[in-house]
Amino acid sequence: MPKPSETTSTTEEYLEAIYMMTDEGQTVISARLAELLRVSAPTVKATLTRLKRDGFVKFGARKEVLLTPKGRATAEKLMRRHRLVERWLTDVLGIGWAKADAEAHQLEHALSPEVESLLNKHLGYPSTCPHGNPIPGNPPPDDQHWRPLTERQDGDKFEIKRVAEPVENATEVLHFVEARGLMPGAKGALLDREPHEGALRLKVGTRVVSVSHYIAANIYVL
Amino acid sequence: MPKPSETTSTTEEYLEAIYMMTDEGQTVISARLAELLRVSAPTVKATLTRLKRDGFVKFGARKEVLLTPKGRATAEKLMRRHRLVERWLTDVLGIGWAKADAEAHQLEHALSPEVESLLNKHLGYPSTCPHGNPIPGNPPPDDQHWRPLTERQDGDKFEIKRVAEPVENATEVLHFVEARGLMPGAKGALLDREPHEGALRLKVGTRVVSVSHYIAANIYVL
DNA sequence: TTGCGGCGTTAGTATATGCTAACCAAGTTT
DNA sequence: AAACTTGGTTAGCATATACTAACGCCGCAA
Repeated sequence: MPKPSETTSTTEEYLEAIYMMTDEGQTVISARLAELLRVSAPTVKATLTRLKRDGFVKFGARKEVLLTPKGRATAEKLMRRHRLVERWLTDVLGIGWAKADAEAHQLEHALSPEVESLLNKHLGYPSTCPHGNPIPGNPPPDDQHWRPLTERQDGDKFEIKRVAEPVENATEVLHFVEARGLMPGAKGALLDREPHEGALRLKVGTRVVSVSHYIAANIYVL
Repeated sequence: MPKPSETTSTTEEYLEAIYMMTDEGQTVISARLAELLRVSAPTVKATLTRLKRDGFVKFGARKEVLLTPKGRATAEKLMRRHRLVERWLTDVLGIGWAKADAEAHQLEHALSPEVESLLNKHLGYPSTCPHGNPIPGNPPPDDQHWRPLTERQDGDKFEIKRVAEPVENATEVLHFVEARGLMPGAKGALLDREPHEGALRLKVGTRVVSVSHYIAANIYVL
């Protein structure tokens, strides 16, 4: 018998959020988690205290939240399940690309290791989720030298490899880019950009679209 | 926006249990629920009080638990999801027949209406779960005039149509019958039986197996 | 330097879900 | 009739997860 899981849906959401923020290079502080998870500061405090008690996180000198190895392992397991479920939702069920994220959020907490493993097999051991994020534990994508679209030069051609799910606004960002066809695999060119971190104009397929600097920073291209 | 669900995994489990017990013709009393859900009597009391407050159940004159129309509708929605998920687990993922029940129990609480609907389509609108129980809302099985195996006469031939998931001991029963090949579709014959509600001897395929009266009462045949 | 904004923390509260201990009522069995 | 079984209920408590109100700290800006 595996011992009764130490995590709940709630704590799993915290661990994922912390993992993703860390991944994006952000310093994880309670105030950010509170915004992200839409709960009050005292609630975050209480939950982080439990996570610390149970060995999932520790606190840095400036109170940053840091994942312990146990916490990181748990978070990666969850990211893995999340992304596998997303693949299933989009590829097999045909759910809208942007909606898949939200749905996967519910389902990922209910997968047993056995179901996860069989689902992975069923899907053919995919390398990434539909948004292009690698699935931990599966064969990595061939080339991970993507760079944010914002780093490309005007006139450059590109192929979209990954649309990051920014910890905040994931839903909005995903719907926005889906509506413009900016999905992994799409090819295009950077036409030009406004000064001062302004919008970028892109050609994607036959369309010319404009995306904010913020969105472009979340689109990784090769 | 659909309003935030009034049910939790916990209350959903109560509603399912009540529904299934009612279905089996049992009178639903708190003490049975407590055994079934493996919680204490005061816990059942508290949860039933909330279910009543929220309009899912009411109490009869002898304190039996009765589903209101709202409670029944919710329970049927859950049974539907449960059985669809079971079909997916067994037919698509290839999970063991008996394990599917337990896994579905986790997953059913995480399905949105949209995922449920797409999954149903993906599975081809199945009539029953792998154990033969009808899926509410889908085309019903052709013939539902199954009778419990216990009602057949010695020497009768039969085809198994359904293995009920007895509210109690579902896991044990399912593993037992799976191990003996007593799944829907299997054909066999009733050889003879011991007196006094004793075991029945069956021929199934090439095997001769013996099943208790209790188990046989949960196997429905045509 | 004074004050404000952002952050963390405490105190106090609420709800859902679990528990044990104790008690009462009704029916059954010696 | 006394005792025992079964079931329901209460009281009291614990934990996870939420909240608001209020306070303290720190750094930066006026």
